[in-house]
Amino acid sequence: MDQISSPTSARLRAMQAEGMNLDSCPVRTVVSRLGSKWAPLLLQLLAERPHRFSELRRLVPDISQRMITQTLRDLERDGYVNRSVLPTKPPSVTYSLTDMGVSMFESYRLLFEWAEANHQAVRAAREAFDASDKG
Amino acid sequence: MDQISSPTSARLRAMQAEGMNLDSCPVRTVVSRLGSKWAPLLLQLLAERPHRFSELRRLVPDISQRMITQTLRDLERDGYVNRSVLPTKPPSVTYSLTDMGVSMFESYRLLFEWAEANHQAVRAAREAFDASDKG
DNA sequence: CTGGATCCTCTATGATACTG
DNA sequence: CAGTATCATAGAGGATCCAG
Repeated sequence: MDQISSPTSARLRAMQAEGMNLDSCPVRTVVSRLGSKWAPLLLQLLAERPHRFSELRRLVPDISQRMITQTLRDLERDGYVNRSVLPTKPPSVTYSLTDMGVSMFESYRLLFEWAEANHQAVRAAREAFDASDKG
Repeated sequence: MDQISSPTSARLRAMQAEGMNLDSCPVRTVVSRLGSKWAPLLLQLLAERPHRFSELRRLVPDISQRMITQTLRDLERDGYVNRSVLPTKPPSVTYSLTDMGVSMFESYRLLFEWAEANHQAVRAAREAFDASDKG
């Protein structure tokens, strides 16, 4: 039973019964960061192999310099990404997943695979909803 | 090989080579919606069992009326959630996961379980980062 | 090459009042 | 009970310029 059902919602109710701040919710702590606009994209690329800063910019052409820096920094801060600076001139910086990043992405990736397989069904559901009286 | 590696990043590069709009990215289509502030919480509760509107409000006390309505509506629009109105007086509305919602959550849930197991490590990483010169 | 600093815009979210 | 409508705000994200 514990193997199958997530303890999350039970803990959630317990937390709320105690009046705990939901900002300390384990799920939100992790998911809110990973669900940002660019984090999924960068994680995918880093899961494939380490990348230079400039490589990431080139592979994600519509990301702003500010957001790639900030997103990578947030991912580094949470322990998912390792940032290594090579003291060349000019300097080169390589980003890679940490062990924790790899571990996390093994779980996150399943949602990505679901999205790959089912995004058309989602789009269809949206169009159907919008075409109905509910839209 | 195809079993293990996600085709996402390969497709991503192909899309970008064609100059496609990244808003049509399969992963972003799905993930951006599910990573919102309240969607994970509501999905967890609905994955457990169907809930009335008022039940959800009670179980998530710090959500505003506006956002619970909007989040549930977004999830319904994307085909994850079913909304059934019982014509009682006053009306009662029950929300539940659709088959697609159950399917999606089976994948999403693994990230939740990872978060449950590792959120302390994430918090520790944050504190270490903030305590270092990088913070 | 890899950022930091600044200013600006837009979207997500919240607060409040009203309704079948 | 289960919303809708309106107004207000905070934070995410973008554009641009500057620097080691």
